[in-house]
Amino acid sequence: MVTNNDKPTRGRPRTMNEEAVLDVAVSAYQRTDPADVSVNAICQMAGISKPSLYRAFGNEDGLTLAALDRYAETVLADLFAILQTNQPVDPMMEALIDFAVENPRLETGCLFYKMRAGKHRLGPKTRARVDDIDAAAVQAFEAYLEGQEAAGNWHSAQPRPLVARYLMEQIGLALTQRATVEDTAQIRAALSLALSVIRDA
Amino acid sequence: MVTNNDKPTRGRPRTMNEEAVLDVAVSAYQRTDPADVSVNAICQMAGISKPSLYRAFGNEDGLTLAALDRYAETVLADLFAILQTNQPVDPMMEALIDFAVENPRLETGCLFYKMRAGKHRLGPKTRARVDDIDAAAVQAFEAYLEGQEAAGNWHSAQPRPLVARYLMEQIGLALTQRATVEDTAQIRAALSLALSVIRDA
DNA sequence: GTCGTTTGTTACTCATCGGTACAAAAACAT
DNA sequence: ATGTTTTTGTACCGATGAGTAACAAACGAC
Repeated sequence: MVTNNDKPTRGRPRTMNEEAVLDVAVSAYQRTDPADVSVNAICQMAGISKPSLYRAFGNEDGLTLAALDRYAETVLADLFAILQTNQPVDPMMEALIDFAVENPRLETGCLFYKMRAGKHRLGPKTRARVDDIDAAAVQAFEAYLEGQEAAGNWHSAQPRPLVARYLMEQIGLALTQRATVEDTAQIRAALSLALSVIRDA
Repeated sequence: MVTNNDKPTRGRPRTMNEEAVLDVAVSAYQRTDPADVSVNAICQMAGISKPSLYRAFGNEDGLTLAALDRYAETVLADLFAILQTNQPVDPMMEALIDFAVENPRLETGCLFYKMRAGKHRLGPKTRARVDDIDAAAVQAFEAYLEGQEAAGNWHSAQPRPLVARYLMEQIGLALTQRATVEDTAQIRAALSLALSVIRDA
């Protein structure tokens, strides 16, 4: 449903740019909250009519799903890339803190965590994708920790799944605060304190 | 606006019980999310008509404010009571963990933290009250820490306001998770890990 | 040019939202 | 009984939500 890649040779040429619409949607969803941005508002901001949008994305669930996928391709991919560097724990925690606190694309919070926080307001497809991304992220954290343990660089008294989930939630807390707290130094200090239990373990 | 305590001797006797309506509102707000419960739904659940509710509370902002106040009187008062016991840090952290994880009245999350998370959706009076309660809670945490430091029971390398805010946010994270995560043992383990940085300090 | 096909927009549907006008109902005072 | 006062519920308001029917516009095919 999301996108029709067939290029029909006949018919009126399309003026609507799905990518541009998605950019508008992602930006609007991330700036405030997905639940506070209506389809009407997105159409207005993108300069298109509602039927055009519905022809491209099916329904609101399709639009939010496409926006989440686009967001995952850009911002979330950076997080997975950091985790795959397999640095030792100390620099990795620093890298994660820098990512969460300094990345200008997360200035108004993270769309994924915002969607997860209001999961019950999403359509079924988007909700399922949120769960998928959440599981994949925890899995990425766990794989990193497993690698560090296998290399003998680190060992934790806590079970590995717990630590992976803990990292997910602490980063989510910091990203949630970026939407409301202006002082990034405060967010950094709190996240640094929370992640220190991993370093010291 | 909230309540008219005058008891007029004349006129039709009132059948509406403001306390009962508030109980319904608090329960509904806390069960899902304040933003997902309409005034219509509360009237239906409480068995009253809309004009009755609006005469008692003015508007939706007045209703949510009254619900938050009522909630603060009951559940949040328990938290402040715990903080005023002035126990040493170790048992205090245990008490806070027990409060957040085991209290059956927080089974579907905490209304205060839910309102704070969706603060931009609230009316001005309720939003201001959320800020007041937030400041008062941080202040209570800070006063406790100051007392422990003065008694020589504890000292932290981190600035006291940071630690107070950290405690607030970690407890909020645990309470937020209680709304979605079923396994309380997992929440307890994560919160315990987060608060261990305070104990060890 | 004419036809079929695809995309575009205008203008609508129905549901729900917060909020209110208004008159019936139920009490006391006389 | 007849006002007077206060509370009640019905039935509405305008705004906004997601979603759609229907038609106009713009192309290739012929």
